[in-house]
Amino acid sequence: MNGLGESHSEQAGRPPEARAQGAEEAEVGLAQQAWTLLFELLHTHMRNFPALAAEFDLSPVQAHVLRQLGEGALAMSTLATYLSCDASNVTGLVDRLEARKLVERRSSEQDRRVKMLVLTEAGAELRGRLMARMALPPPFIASMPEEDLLALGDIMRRALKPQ
Amino acid sequence: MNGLGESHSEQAGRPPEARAQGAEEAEVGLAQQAWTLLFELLHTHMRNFPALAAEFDLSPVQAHVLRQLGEGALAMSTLATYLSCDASNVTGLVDRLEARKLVERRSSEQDRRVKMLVLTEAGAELRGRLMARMALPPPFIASMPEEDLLALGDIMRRALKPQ
DNA sequence: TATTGTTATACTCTATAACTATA
DNA sequence: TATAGTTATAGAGTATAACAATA
Repeated sequence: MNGLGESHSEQAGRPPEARAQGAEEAEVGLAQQAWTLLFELLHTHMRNFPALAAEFDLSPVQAHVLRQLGEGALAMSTLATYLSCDASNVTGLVDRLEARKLVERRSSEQDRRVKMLVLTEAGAELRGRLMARMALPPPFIASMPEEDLLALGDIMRRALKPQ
Repeated sequence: MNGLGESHSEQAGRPPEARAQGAEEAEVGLAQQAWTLLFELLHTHMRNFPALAAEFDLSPVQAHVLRQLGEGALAMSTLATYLSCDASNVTGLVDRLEARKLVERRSSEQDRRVKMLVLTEAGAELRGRLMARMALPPPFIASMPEEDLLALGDIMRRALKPQ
């Protein structure tokens, strides 16, 4: 869990034009500090995501697809946007999930070029277990004092609010 | 930015044995709430990481390797542990980075089976730019009020403290 | 003409298993 | 015998380019 102090020193070592000037300097410093700390924790935690997905015999991306599909039917092109990947990629991804009877392709009736993706019953059941598993807080959260949890929740809700 | 409310309802819908009882209930609820919010923000943000790495002609994993290597020389087996992947994987990963003159393999003198990895000058330079780029806070952080940034920083530092 | 999804191709990441060279 | 790294192989994720069906 080092690398944090170092990140700060690298930040300080960057050329002046990369740093804020005058009145905004304190704000930028705080934002970078908070972000660097959060980024470190996140990366450390995200290392475990492939193993978490593997508990359900899913790849990380497949887990992500199931998660998105819970919101309702999605066009393949929409899924490509959500995954930030090329449409050709989604074809193979869905092929494998469909072969496992977790999702289904359904031709849209409005536009017959479009194929809508829906979870099968088995897919919805698997997704439910996956979501419950992902909701389990990791140790660094679980061991936080109540006041920190409350403050963190409030801050995150405010961050989501204005959109 | 939905899926959060839904996660909460799924949480509430889980069987009783998956929830804490009595005195601990409030704590677990807070932890799950905070974690679900954080997880959502993280996943949303992490979607951008491949594009960030691509700004430097790196794959996400290559960016991760450069980040780790900044701490000093690492044995290949240690890197495999950090990356949570098989050693055979690291061979190809390092092959490609070495072909680009970003890292070097050096045989350890203590144990001639071991190969230590070090950044080349070009690798260290690229890493510096990468780290500076990663330190730039995303909008949801950059637009936080100062008091939230201070509180978030304090909470994260406390979370890192005890290790 | 433009768009949705597929196919063909190529490269990276990943794991398992068998191998080598050291220890 | 055990460990560090490599090689061979296979499968999944990724992108680009060319294509078919539809709008």
